[in-house]
Amino acid sequence: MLTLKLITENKEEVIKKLAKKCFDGKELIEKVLTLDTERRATQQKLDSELAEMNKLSKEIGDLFKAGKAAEANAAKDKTSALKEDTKALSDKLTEIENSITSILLTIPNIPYDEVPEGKVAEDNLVVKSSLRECKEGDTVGNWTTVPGNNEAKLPHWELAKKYNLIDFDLGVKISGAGFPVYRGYGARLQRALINFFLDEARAAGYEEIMPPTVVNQASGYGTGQLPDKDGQMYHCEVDDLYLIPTAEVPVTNIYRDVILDEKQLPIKNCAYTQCFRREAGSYGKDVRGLNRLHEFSKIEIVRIDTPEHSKESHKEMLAHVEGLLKKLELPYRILRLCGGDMSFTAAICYDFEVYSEAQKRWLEVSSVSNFDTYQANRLKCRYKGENDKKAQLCHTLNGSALALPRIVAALLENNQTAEGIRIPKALVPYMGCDIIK
RNA sequence: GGAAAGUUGCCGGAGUGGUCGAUCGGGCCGCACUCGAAAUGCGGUGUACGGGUAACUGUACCGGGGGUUCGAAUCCCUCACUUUCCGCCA
Repeated sequence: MLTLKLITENKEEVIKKLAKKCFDGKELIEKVLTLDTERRATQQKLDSELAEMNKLSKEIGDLFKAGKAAEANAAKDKTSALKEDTKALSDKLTEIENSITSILLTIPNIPYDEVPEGKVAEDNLVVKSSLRECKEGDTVGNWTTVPGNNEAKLPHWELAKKYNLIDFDLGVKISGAGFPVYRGYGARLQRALINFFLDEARAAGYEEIMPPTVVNQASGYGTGQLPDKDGQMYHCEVDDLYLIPTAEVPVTNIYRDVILDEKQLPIKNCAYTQCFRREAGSYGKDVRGLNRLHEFSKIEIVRIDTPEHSKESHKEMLAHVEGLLKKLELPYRILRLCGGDMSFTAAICYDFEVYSEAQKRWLEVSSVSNFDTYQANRLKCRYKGENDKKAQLCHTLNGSALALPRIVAALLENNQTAEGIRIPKALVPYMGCDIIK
């Protein structure tokens, strides 16, 4: 959530920037500021009454000790009114603070200046592509370049069947739709990709983390999945635990309520986990095959950084993800998301898309975001420099590097040949073969 | 699943109603001693919110919430978590 300080000191600017995210924050911001004024006044009154109370209590104690019981009892009478008053004030203060927090939770992060104007996916800027140089004004809406291959191609769900790599029906039998069973080379390809992505991340300096796949409520709130996306997570009610939708949740929560030393930053973590998404309300061809699953594998990279360095970190993460796609020899494009298409919590976000030749469409395979202090504020993830008196909020960043299913879809579809599925060079050592027949 | 014990500052660990934001030890920082280091000695060492240009200062925080009391880390209730033993299991 945004900090009160930011809103108080830059009211007009915040409202203006929120508009870029297609969010009309004027009313809410005004409300927060009014509440904040009230909060200060209430606290001042409460603090001074509590101070008075403390003073009286001390005096009473001294009187009792001095054996002046009568005087002490007289002084006691004075406290009862004060006590009632402080109770009321303290309740009021809590109520005001809760109101402020609950409003702040409904206000999205403000986008960086580089974030393009726009409302929908078509407005996203294409900033880079493996297919051709990008020029100013390239957007998803006017982008027509695709790999020039006119051969008829099979979609991945048919290839998966043909080469006996993935059994969707078996998944339905065991668990339900959206839980595919990978087998043979299909299973091995999963393991190959996981290892490849982890090795690449390690080589880039990320510490590998193997976190729990199930988290408690506090962690869900920490990264913002709760309360808003409650219905999107699998919830084990008996134990009140949630299956993670992404490794971002357990990994970022490592740094919840932590004050880091500036020397530790940037923290670079990577993690492979299974990810679980209920995907409530998704139907149609978009969910066919591997396009949208309830359970899938993903390698996530997470960084905690200083405000000064976070943009540099973001660039490095983008370069890392691009490097992966290059090594996998997949046709890709990189989008800078417009204000309206960005997630609630991001300050800036780049999406990576890979072209699926059989489906004739671009598949989102990674999203790399800088959350500025928005997530850190909720997490209470702070750092202190050598000469800092006060801890200040970190910046948090994360990105998929990468999610497997759509990569697999693209690999199968784009690399199909008469002889079989060609395996890109980088994966051959992990697969133990250069073609799936 | 059964039983017991616990949760205090960066860590260990005291504290069982007032002078406790908290003894002491360790760590860390500063200073002194030293050619330098070690050892030693002295001093310092939390967070949040409020007031103040600042120095500084008020309030809150001893797992969470509630209660008793003029006054709670300390007493009571409640919830959560952790550890140990037994059982079960990999």
